[in-house]
Amino acid sequence: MDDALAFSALVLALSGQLVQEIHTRVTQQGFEDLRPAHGFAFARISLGDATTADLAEHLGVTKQAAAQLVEELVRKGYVERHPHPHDARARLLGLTEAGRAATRAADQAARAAVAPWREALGEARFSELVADLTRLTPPEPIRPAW
Amino acid sequence: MDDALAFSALVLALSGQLVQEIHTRVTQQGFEDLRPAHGFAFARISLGDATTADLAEHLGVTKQAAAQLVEELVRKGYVERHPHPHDARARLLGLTEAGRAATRAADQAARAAVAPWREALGEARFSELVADLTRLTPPEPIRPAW
DNA sequence: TCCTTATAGACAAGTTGCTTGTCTATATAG
DNA sequence: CTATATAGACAAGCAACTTGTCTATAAGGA
Repeated sequence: MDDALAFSALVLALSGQLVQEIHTRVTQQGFEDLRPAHGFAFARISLGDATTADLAEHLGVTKQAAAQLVEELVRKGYVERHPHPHDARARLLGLTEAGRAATRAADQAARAAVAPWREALGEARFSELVADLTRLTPPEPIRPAW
Repeated sequence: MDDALAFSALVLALSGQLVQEIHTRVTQQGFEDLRPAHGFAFARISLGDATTADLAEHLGVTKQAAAQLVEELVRKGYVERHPHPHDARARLLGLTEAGRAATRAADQAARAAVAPWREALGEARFSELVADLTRLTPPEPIRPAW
């Protein structure tokens, strides 16, 4: 019955490791000016049709925080601002080629970080695990707490 | 094969929700001056034999950061400093009754947060899930990245 | 059409949770 | 007993947020 406590601790520990490992690998790939939180921004932006306000909502931070993050990513060359076709106040965000390269590096890093776990469990069990987790996770936006 | 990516996203999303839900419930129980990171400090301190330096190592932060956190928890009445029996430089940390009460509230919050997931999967499958996660998580100290 | 209210984003300042750097007192190893 | 390491205090700095305010544009109702 106290699987519940163990489960919480495990999920938190696992997620901490995952963030750490992905970040380390992405850094080693040459993206030394990116931090974990940026990944969540890239994820939303690459979906398309994202404004700064959309990004703020996705990340669970204020508009101002999102604006600062966007400004930083633009300055570093990962993100571009385009005029919004229907709204003169807003600007649409898009990834530059560097932004897409960073995203690919992060994807690869995630695969590399997960690979040993997949091996440890075996394909079948790993698939079940993913299926279970999928059932548990509602379609809410990912709100990184770190 | 791109279960790996899905898996990463799921673990991160799940962990974010978990932190959020536990924090919300603990706050509602009247502990409005605690933040998620404090839980990890409580966890280490309740194991016993913890100095500020031990805590720093456990949390993955500098000694100074740990000292500030301890100072805050002492000021708020959750933690006490005792003289160390064998080392006049060090002080042993312990939870006060308020600290133990907060820990119990957090445990309860974790169970409540996990309960719907446990129901959704059923007991058997949930146990398997916990077993799988246990196999994946090495005995490293938990280093919260948030 | 105008007028009211809401929204996108910029600008500025303040807060917080960490960091690096330095110091004293105590412990430990040669 | 001397040299080096460690526990923790004190101080300053920094980075990622926050709240508060402003302008320009959009959208809905009389």
